[in-house]
Amino acid sequence: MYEKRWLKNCVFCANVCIFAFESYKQPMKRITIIDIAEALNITPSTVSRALAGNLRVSESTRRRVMDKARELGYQPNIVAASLRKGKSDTIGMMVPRINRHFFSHVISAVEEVLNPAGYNLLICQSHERVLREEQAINVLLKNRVAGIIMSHAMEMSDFSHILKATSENIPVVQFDRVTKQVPGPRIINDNFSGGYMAVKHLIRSGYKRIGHLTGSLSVNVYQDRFRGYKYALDEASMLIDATHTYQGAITRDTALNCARELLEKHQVDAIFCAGDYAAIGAMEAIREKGLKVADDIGVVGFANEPFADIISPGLTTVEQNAYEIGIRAANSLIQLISRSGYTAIQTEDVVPVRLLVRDSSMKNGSNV
Amino acid sequence: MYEKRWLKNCVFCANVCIFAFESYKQPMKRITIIDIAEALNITPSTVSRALAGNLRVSESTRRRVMDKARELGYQPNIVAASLRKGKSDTIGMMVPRINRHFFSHVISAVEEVLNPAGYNLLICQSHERVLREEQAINVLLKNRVAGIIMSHAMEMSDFSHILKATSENIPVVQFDRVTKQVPGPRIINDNFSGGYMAVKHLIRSGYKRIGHLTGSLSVNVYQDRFRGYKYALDEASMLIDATHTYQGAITRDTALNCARELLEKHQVDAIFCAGDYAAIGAMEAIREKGLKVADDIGVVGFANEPFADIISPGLTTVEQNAYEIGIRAANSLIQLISRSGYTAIQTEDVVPVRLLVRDSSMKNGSNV
DNA sequence: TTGTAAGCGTTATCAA
DNA sequence: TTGATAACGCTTACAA
Repeated sequence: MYEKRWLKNCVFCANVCIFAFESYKQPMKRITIIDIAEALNITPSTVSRALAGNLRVSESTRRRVMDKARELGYQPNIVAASLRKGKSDTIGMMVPRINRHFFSHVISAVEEVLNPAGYNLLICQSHERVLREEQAINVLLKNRVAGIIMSHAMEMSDFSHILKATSENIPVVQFDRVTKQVPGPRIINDNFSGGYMAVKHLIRSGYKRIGHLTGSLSVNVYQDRFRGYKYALDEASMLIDATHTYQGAITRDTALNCARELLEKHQVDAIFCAGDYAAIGAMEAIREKGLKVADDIGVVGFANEPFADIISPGLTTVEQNAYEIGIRAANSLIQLISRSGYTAIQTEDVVPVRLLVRDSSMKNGSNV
Repeated sequence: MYEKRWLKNCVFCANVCIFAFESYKQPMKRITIIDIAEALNITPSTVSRALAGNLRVSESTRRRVMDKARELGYQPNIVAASLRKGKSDTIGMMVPRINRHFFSHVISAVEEVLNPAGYNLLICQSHERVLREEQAINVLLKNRVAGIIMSHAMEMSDFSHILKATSENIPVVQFDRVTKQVPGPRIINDNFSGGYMAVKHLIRSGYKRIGHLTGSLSVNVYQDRFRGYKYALDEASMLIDATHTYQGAITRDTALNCARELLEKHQVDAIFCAGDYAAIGAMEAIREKGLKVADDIGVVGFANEPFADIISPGLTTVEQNAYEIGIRAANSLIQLISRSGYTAIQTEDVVPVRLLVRDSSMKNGSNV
């Protein structure tokens, strides 16, 4: 299998070693359609057509081309094809962080639709940084992606970098964190209902003064959860006190601090957190003060991170349907690409959420 | 700014709407170096050189080219450049799952090195499926990536798909789940020491019969942790009973079942789990039996997933230095690419791990 | 320092 | 049904 002369001592591991061979070997010449054509005495165009499944090619040559391609180990060069076609089959996907439960599941769902359709994903993270989001979009554009599926970094206000894409007719589908300033479909969670259900549930459980820890209200996601929160309070004729809502309290640490204040200054007896990490911070603050989660202070989170049902007491939280969002976003994008023109459809697709009731919101174990 | 005639009612939102304009507008012609050249009355080659920072171009034209490029909104076409150069600046990254704490942090670290160096990442998940790993590798090859950084799916035994890459001189850096069957550097955790430290710690804490839940022992990662486990037992002259080790018990569910057996049939008083999710399953089994974690049955995990310090009792676990692994893998790859030849260097780079002692392994709160 | 020209591997438009 | 040819946008010897 390997030529004898190469089976000598490897300079690195000092053994007779196939890697010694591998290294000396000339880099394998890459097989192109021209090689196939020459081997078969036909032209590259025919090979190309055969490989592409074009109907204008005889069944026999089609078979011969396929066989030869396999025999030579032909790998199509998508780079060349993309250049020629002016389109790649790469889809850009941009999220704030890939390691958030929600985002990673959206990505998986998107892959499930896009891979079978022949697309592959170029995944970027903005790490919640405006600058990195801009850079990442540029990377995607330079790579001439066929489309973009994205969720914005938190403090975005200028979206011109994305308009660059849409104005070049590269369709953009936004999900979760979206803005109307960018044309194209938006797939979002029913954050309003999520917030509403969460707070209504707290009220029903008997809590009277409900605080709210959330991210920046300039983000649609937090804005909507906040509206749900207010709506539930209002519906129950409860006081809506603006000082009971803390923005920028979405990480564990920031939430810890704000929860301390909420407990100290405002004597709340329940906290609705716009994220599960924040809920963890809130629980810490509660325990720090010698109070009991649930019995003394109710807590509800948002996202159903994997730890929500592991911690004790179990965290009541709002589950988002990441899978559904990913599927819809991917399908939207495929449709846009196939219609390859009007990218400005301003549809908003709202995916239902679900309240998962666990113990953290159950006063004295009461199941209301 | 927008031509008046386009500012009419949008067919979709029925409003006067800039998206109505956006949609009617012809897709912006893409600016190429030829456009810049024509505008400046020079040749494309000069433009190319100027843009590439080539020294053989006068400072003045360089400046003019740069300015004109910015003015016209030029976006280099990497696809064309890659085709011409026969190399892309895309690096393929393949992991079993992007939402594992460890992998997502490795990815971030890799990005931190690669992005500033002008590379971007094509991220794929194998979802622990052999077939998907093969497909993904093919995608990377078809995209002519400049190199691959990867961690294998669990049940891999045939690595010929990856040898396809190395034989085409595409360097492959393996990390975490690695095999000697693939040439190239390997960056791994010190899993042996991790297992050893974990079990030694359990022994010191006073536990006498220590079981082990792990993944397939054909995977280097689990094999090494297992060796550490045995070494620690042996060192303490404790019985090593093969039936106390369960393979294929690495998810929460599978671990739950195996832990039940371990407690029932084998009366262990501690469980070393090769993963934190398994540890959660073990804890469930313990509680199910009316026993107390730590006081009755000690538990140690592996990976320090984000929930490890949130749950109660806190999970003693082995922290892996994902950041360091990512950095080293990325640097290795850059080096290989620049040397663009000998990809067969068989180095193994072992990154230290750290035991994080929390309450789950503390008998009666004793701090030994 | 700049221009000329060829070529990377495809696909698409003709014409045969 | 197949072949000839040009083109996608860029880089790079080589020549000037």
